[in-house]
Amino acid sequence: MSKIKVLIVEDEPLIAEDIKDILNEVNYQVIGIAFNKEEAFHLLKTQQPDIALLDINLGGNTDGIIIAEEINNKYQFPFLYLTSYSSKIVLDKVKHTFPMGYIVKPFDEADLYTGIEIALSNFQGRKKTNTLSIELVNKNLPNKLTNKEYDVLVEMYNGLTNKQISEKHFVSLNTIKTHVQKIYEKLDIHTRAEAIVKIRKILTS
Amino acid sequence: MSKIKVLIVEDEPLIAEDIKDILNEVNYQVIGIAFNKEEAFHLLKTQQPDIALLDINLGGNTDGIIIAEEINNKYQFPFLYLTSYSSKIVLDKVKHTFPMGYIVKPFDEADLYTGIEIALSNFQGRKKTNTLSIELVNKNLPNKLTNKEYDVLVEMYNGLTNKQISEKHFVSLNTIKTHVQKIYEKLDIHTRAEAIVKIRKILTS
DNA sequence: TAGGATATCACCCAATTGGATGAAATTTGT
DNA sequence: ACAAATTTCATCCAATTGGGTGATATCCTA
Repeated sequence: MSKIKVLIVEDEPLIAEDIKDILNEVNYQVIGIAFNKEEAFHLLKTQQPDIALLDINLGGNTDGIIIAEEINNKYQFPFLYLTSYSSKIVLDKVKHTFPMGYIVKPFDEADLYTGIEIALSNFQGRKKTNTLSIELVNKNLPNKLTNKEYDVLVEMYNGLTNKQISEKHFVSLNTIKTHVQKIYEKLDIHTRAEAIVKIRKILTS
Repeated sequence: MSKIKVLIVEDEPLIAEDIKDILNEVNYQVIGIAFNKEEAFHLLKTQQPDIALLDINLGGNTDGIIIAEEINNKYQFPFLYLTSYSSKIVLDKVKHTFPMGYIVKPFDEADLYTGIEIALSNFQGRKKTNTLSIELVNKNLPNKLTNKEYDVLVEMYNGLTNKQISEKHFVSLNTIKTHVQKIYEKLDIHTRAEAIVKIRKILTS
């Protein structure tokens, strides 16, 4: 397995370098240090970090929170906050960004290591929200669906009637019915409710 | 809001009491201290903790992990590990239990507080998988479902046909059809596929 | 205990779905 | 370029669902 790629966001160069040295010594690869928001955004776009360490200071600097929101919205990987304070006020501000942890300065190698490992492990562990795809569906079937059949199945999963599907896809109702029959055959079911349930079970398995 | 109920599992009475004092001073209510596995299991059964602090020591004592597994299997609430060491070996042993955090001794009030708050917040945040209940469904409806209507809806959600539902509930097919009609009226839909989709959206909202 | 809501059941009809068979057109892979 | 697979469409029939109306029994509550 390749090294875990870490992004550090920290405006104090000394601390940032210190963290980098600690992490590079063990199993991690620091893919960049951002001293401000802009650099962080750039590194997010160009690199693919596995985890981020975000500095947050009291006072004006709430960049860490903004970066956290960006990660949650666009990238979805875990991150930890680094901070010197751990007051209720700060905590309430950052809770809604769902950090995987909180490391209070001063910290040592062990704090960093455990924080990162727990964060990564938890993030993997909870990532069982699969997205619907033909690969995922077919992985669970002895007879694979074709592309069109999968398309029709998705529409069924979203509650459309055969007529609605036929109109949306500009084909005849008979065509959709044929696809539906093949789907039932391959899924080994007899109603569209069963089809929806079966897909739900595959998604949450 | 009532106080957050904390379970402490710690074989050192002095440390346990110390933690208890710290927590009781702030927003928490320590619902019990377990000095061993058996006491922990008993408290799990009789109380309903919101979060647990689990001691793990190196050496023979892996009770914390066993308790963690019990929590994951039967109770599903977040917990944190308390430990004196944070070595790779320990970490690998506990990672699969998905703790919401890791607090390394010696710790202070702030460590405890942030650990607990982040853990609770994350646990809530990821709990997007609501459990289906009539309360949850009705909360999303202008016209509330009755109990029987809800029962029928659940069976529909699980892919049963009207006939299957009628047989399972020992009532006539006509009765089920009546309930289904009322359900459609109240959900403002026209097909059972739509019903299933609507429930799915409520569950994942 | 009277009235309202709920649960039960029946009958009717239209629309949709489910299921079988066959077949032409198109795409894909080798 | 050929064969195989896929996509398209049709027709026929049975079963189920969706929708409307009405009626009786039961339960709950004011």
